[in-house]
Amino acid sequence: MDVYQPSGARRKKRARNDEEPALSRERIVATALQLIDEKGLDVFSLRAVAKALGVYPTALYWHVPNRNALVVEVIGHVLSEVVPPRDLPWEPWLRSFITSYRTVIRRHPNVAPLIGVQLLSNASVDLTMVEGVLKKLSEAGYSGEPLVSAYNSVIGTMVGFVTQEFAMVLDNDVEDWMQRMSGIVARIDPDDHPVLTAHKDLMVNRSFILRWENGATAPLDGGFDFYVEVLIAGLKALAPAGDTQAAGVPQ
Amino acid sequence: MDVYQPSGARRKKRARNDEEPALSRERIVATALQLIDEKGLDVFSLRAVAKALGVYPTALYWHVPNRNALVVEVIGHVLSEVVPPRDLPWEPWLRSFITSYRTVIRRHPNVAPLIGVQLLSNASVDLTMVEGVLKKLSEAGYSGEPLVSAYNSVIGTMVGFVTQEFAMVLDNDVEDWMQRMSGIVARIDPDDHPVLTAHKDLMVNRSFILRWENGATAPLDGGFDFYVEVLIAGLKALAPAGDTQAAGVPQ
DNA sequence: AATTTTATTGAACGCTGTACATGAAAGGGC
DNA sequence: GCCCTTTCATGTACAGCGTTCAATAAAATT
Repeated sequence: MDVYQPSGARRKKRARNDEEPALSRERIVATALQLIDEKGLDVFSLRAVAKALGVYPTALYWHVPNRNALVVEVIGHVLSEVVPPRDLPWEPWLRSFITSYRTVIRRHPNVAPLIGVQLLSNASVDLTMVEGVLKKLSEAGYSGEPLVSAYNSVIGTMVGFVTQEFAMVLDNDVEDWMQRMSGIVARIDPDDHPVLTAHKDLMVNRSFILRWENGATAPLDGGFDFYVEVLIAGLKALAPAGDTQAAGVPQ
Repeated sequence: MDVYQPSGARRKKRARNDEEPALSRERIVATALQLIDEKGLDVFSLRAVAKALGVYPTALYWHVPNRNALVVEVIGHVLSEVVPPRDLPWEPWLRSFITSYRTVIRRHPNVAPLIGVQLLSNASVDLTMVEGVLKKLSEAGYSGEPLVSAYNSVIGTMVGFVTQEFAMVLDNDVEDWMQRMSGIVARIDPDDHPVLTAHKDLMVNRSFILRWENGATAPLDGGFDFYVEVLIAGLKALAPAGDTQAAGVPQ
């Protein structure tokens, strides 16, 4: 039996024009994001959003064409929180930009898998952000094909690293998993894996593959900061122009 | 009505012992992977796998505890195809390793979203692979905390970049999407976005954010190769030891 | 006052993962 | 050869999902 009674005892037919609008695209998106933030991705569904709004599931379809569109909207809303840094030389600008991206995702860690998995373009295309990265990379000495490659390296590693860091934890009891992982680490053979053995205390639950929590509860701050520096150092080393035109030039 | 008749007209009760085993964990995983490879992630379901095997859906539950476990198994199977390179100096070793990872994912692009989104540890923990990366990074001069950070930078960007590159295309008619994207690019304001304007032909559908195909049909080869070099150059630049113990060795 | 537009209710469909009962074949001990 | 246990499949069922479609009420427009 498919029966859905909206939360409230008394069912309203339509908002009176003096009340606040009962439903709207923005309210739906906001509710969806809140649900994802508070309850997690697996709880998120159109029906759950509808219930949270005290409305029949199909009512959402007037404002949003389908689930995917809602997801895209949520992604866009989150990404809009990323603020490109004020004008700075390319190195601190990039550092600030990438850090800002991660900060936003840390506020909405459960959204990370959505961003990492969809082709996140489309509605969320923020040309200003794209131009910002391109501009700073060209200040670093890049242009033409290498500029495009450098751009792809920045975006790909930035979104990619953070997506990885905040990858979903399987609902299987985390306790159990922790113990399994600890067991694996505990019985590492020092002869087969000497370097790992020497560093296992530093690595357990603090490095990719060897962890059972994600960035929401066990952030990889050190790894992230280091990645940013590696990226910048690498970009500097590979910049085509001997001297970057960058330096002191204001925008 | 919930009725599931396995494909074949005549239903078999149990495999005779001289026949090949009707079902097994391996056969299920192989079928699942094949289904994902050929039909895509959205078609993948326990029921679809069961149908492909000519078996009732619930039969799978004897061999696999649940859907998540099957996914983990599929991931592990794919990752096992990654072969760590033969012994080489750390730079070419890393280059080869990361490229090999991407090559494997290119063979199973539809699996990429699964890997990127789960905490990919657990069953798929390949300590040999971890040790390999650690060993080469320590040859590059790293140890202690910086080694862990360098390791996280390598794994995070490698898996992250590739996950991004092969992110899922939304099923919304790609044609339509292409035209929308092309439209956006076509009406870029040269005053607001000069660098983008200058490079748009190089970037459209060939760079993150500004594309409508993923790496399966439009690989970002240039961007990937460049990323690898950036990573290696950055790791070299930031290596604690003044001279890496691998230094002058040619690749 | 009549009509159209807007926004929701409400029922239904086919799909999903999964729990559970049923039962048939294979293997082992006597 | 018979019994019993283990193994592994069939078959039924359920709740939840995204989505379609018709019905309908309120508001806006004519």
